[in-house]
Amino acid sequence: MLEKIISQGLKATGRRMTRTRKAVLSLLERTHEPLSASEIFAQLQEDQVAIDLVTVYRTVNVLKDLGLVAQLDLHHEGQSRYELKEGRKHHHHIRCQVCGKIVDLLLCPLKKLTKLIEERTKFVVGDHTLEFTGFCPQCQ
Amino acid sequence: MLEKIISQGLKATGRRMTRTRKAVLSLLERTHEPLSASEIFAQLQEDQVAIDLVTVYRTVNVLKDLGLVAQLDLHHEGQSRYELKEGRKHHHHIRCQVCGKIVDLLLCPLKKLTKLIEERTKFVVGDHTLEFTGFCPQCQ
DNA sequence: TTCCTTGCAAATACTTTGCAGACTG
DNA sequence: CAGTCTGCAAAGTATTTGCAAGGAA
Repeated sequence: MLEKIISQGLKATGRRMTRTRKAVLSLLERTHEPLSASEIFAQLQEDQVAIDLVTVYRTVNVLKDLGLVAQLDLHHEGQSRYELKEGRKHHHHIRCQVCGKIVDLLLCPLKKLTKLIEERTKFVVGDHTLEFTGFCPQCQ
Repeated sequence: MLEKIISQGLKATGRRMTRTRKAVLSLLERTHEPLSASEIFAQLQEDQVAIDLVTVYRTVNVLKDLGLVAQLDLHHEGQSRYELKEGRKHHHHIRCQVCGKIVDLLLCPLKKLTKLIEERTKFVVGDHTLEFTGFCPQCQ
């Protein structure tokens, strides 16, 4: 179902649905935290899926180009994470600085801030990053 | 003056005020945009200050440890930037995705969000990243 | 059969570490 | 003079690129 939607997006841009793309998609679909490229790679290894780290990077970038995956820069993490956007509302995250657990924050102050920023700076506001760190209930 | 304040912070942690630390501080003090390590390095080269890129990294990290410099991850930039905190209110930034110009945003929705996040997630909220991109007046 | 996609090797970008000599206090 | 700091070399981590072989439509 998700695979069908995405297959159409791929076809529309002259791309193909492949074994490795299916594997990455399926993993993102069943995972409830945003994953880094190396985590995707490691998990697929564990699932006995033959794939190269380079292919993981290329795949998430294709999915990002199609607008189906969001690339996240969590607070001072030094690597990107990826999650499916399909069917989900725009949101942000908080990551536990002890155990690394990431929880979705179903909120975004952007609408209220955009007008203010545009008035004050005369910029046209585009995209934004908003990510928190803290201590999760188990690590406090 | 700033140098004196920081000199005390250094001494208090068994550190020393050196030629290179003075140079980095002085550059951060007179620059009005947050700088990356390689920008600090390049500017000091231009100013005829002999310094190694490694020393720049070590210096900004020392200043960060002392709480005198903030390390910023701008939206999808892939490198860190540094700016003096001394005497400045906490704030965020917007960067022009065409020319790279960075403008301060003297606002932060954190106070309003913290309570909400803590109630909903049971996390204790620590630090956060909030950075915008957009088009500056000249690049629209 | 076309030409997109993959794996492997290598390159690139950013940042950190090891060590011996230089400098601060 | 003791101990910190620096430069240089090298290593580490995240990500991208080139190219020939493999695979989807």
